[in-house]
Amino acid sequence: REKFQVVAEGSDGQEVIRLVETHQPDIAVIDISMPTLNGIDAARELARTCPKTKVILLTQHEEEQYIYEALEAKVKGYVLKSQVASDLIHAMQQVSRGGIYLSPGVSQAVVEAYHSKSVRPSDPLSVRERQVLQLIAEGRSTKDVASLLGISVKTAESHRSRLMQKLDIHETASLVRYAVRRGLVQP
Amino acid sequence: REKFQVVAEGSDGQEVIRLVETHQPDIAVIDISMPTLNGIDAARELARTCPKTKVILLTQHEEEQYIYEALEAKVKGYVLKSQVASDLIHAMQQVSRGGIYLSPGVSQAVVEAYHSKSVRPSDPLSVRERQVLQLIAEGRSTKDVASLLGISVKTAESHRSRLMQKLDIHETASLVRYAVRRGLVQP
DNA sequence: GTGAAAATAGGGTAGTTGCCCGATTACCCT
DNA sequence: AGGGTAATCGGGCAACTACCCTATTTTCAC
Repeated sequence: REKFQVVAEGSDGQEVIRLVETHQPDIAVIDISMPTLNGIDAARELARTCPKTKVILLTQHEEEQYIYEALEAKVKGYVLKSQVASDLIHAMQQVSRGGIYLSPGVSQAVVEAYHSKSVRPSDPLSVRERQVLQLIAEGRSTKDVASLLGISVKTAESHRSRLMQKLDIHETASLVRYAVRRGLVQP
Repeated sequence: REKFQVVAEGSDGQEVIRLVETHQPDIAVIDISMPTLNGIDAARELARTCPKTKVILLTQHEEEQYIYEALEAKVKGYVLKSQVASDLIHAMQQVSRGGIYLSPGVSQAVVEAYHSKSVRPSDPLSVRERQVLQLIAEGRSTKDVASLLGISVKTAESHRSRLMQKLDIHETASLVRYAVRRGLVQP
């Protein structure tokens, strides 16, 4: 639907800046992790010297911590590498039309970063609930959990219910993935 | 130097296959980690139904274990996401000229894979079973899986049973962790 | 020492999982 | 042409999950 022409490629931050200043492209797709100069600092520099060029940053998994800094550096797009196949083209199209593009999930971090006077407690679970969650993620049945913790099956069930409610998760599979993300269990 | 036109984008495996079959593009850039059907199995399918389309796979860090499987699936390009900013365009250019492109570092794995033909570290699951496994790990119920794949609940159940038997895994939780380890789903 | 949150326990139920048995159709390989 | 594997579909069943409700005791902060 939209054609993009590749005018140059570089593999480190200083080279990228030089290339952008030479070619004055509409869009520069830049990796946050680069030798000699990271993507955010490169973007900050380019915002000064080449304001016409719109910068899209590529970032590793959960480097959403940098999003605030990136936006201050006038970055127009912020794409997680995990989403690069599906999102990069979207980002380029949207940015070339003057918009701003953030990978899904990043917007969340933006909002939080905006009014981040109080740090998120990240995990609203009680100790017991986290313990139950871990055992579930390890593959134990509720009955197993109960006997392992020395409580009744109904109590274990209560903990399970409540933690699922708190996390807004409604199947075991998603619960397990959550536990893996939290580092409660090894995948 | 070379212009590429984007004709379609999709965000899950089944959609990608549908789109490629519809648009018959020269190149399809596919993420190995996708919902509903992983990139390698999608590539294998496309090699059968759309041999004209050249597939470039995008992969996470060290999933080089899959390179052998990918090459068997007639994949023409294999790009690490850590190199995506600098390598993807190279890969597309090279592949469009009939070549094969592998991110630096992957070639190593190729040679090793070649010299150890008998090594089959991958799981013993069929494509269909792997697909069912992925959907389960994504949190779908067997009923959901059935309707997503357009098969009966009993068939989905059969696949689930057989793959659990093959893997010697007996609860959903362990199944999910296995799928995460295999890179079939993001934690 | 009062109140909120957590931990405990139970009743009930619809739906799902895990597994047993069986079967037909299709395709690849030799 | 036959044999192995994959994919499809079915009946039945014990166990488990997910969620509804209530209720008592413990713990801890203010």
